[in-house]
Amino acid sequence: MPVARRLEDVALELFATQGFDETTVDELAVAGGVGRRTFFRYFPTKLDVVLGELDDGLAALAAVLRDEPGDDPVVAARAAFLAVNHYADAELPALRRRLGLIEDVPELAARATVRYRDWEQTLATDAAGRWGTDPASLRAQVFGRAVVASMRAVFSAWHGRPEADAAALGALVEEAFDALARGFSSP
Amino acid sequence: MPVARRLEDVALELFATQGFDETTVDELAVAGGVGRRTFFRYFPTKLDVVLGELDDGLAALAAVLRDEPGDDPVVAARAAFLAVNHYADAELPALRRRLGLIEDVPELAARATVRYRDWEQTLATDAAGRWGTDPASLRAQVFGRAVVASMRAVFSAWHGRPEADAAALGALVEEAFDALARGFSSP
DNA sequence: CGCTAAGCGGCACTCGGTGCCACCACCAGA
DNA sequence: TCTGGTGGTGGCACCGAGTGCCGCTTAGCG
Repeated sequence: MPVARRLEDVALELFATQGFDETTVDELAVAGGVGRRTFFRYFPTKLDVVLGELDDGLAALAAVLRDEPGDDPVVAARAAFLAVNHYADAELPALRRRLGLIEDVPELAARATVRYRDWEQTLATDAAGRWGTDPASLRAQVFGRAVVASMRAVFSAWHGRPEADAAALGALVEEAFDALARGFSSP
Repeated sequence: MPVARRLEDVALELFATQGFDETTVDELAVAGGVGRRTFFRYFPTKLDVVLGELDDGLAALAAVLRDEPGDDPVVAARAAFLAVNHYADAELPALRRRLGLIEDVPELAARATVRYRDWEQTLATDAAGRWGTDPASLRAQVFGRAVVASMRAVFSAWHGRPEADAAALGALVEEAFDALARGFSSP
């Protein structure tokens, strides 16, 4: 098992049992069998042990979005999110642990939203392309940010339902995009 | 001038000239004429010097929202945001400085979004009340988060237009809420 | 076998943030 | 006037995250 992977495992384990703030980088390094200095070579900050995978998701999203046809950004974004968030059952427990940490540790939630900025801009640019408008236009920006915010709501809701499976996640994504498509003034 | 106010002033000044990360708390304390320890009595973190006022805004929002009649949450939220974000011309330069910092210092952007969580829940609860549904329902949660995300887009857009005044801010708020009300699938 | 290059990790340092405690001013009451 | 709180202050020591530097080991290669 590669060093980074092992560090990630022991870190999530320690965070789950002791808490994030109560676990020092020294402990993580010792538990992972490396020096403290080496830990920081694999992860720029302690936060990144938890958030590491988000960037891969962005790359995947951008790729799917690029190949998605049609001129309705909502349809395209929905398809992209359904494709990207297709988890195998075996991955769900780890996903739950990560989401739990991101929910309860404010510092992690904060850092996560910084990562989401790129998602927002990717979505805004895609929408602008389909609408034939400027990516910097307010409508495109509102779209990008609202979509990401909705996905946060989806993950939060999914995490709040302990028995929800991968299919339930998809259903929530559908529901969220329906709301975005129809707007909030219609009943 | 009270100590907190003075610290805030010199801090924003130093941040603007030297940069946020390049300014240490020691410098802020010296510039404000207090000890480092005293600085932390007025502001729990360095970030809070910039973000301090957000909490007042939340209280104001909640108050306006509570008194707002009608059963359309979009209408109520729009009215509330227009009321809360009514700035005098003299306040605009300070607002711009703050927004600029929040925009380009990732750590500040991150911390700001944590504050926004309360706004999101306030809006979700209000919407659920008007709809007669559960505040934890996905639709209410998506609404609350989408609204806050849209307001971030509004402030970002306003900050990006150097000549925009207070009226322009109101117009952007209107435009963003129109998008949310009508949804993103309609042209 | 010797050389080099890359990963590793110890060490010392900076900075944000906290707990503790001494100091000072101000104000009460005797 | 003296005395005894009391709240604001800030020095001091400490912790943990993160960084630069540098010496060490080890693997690969001529």
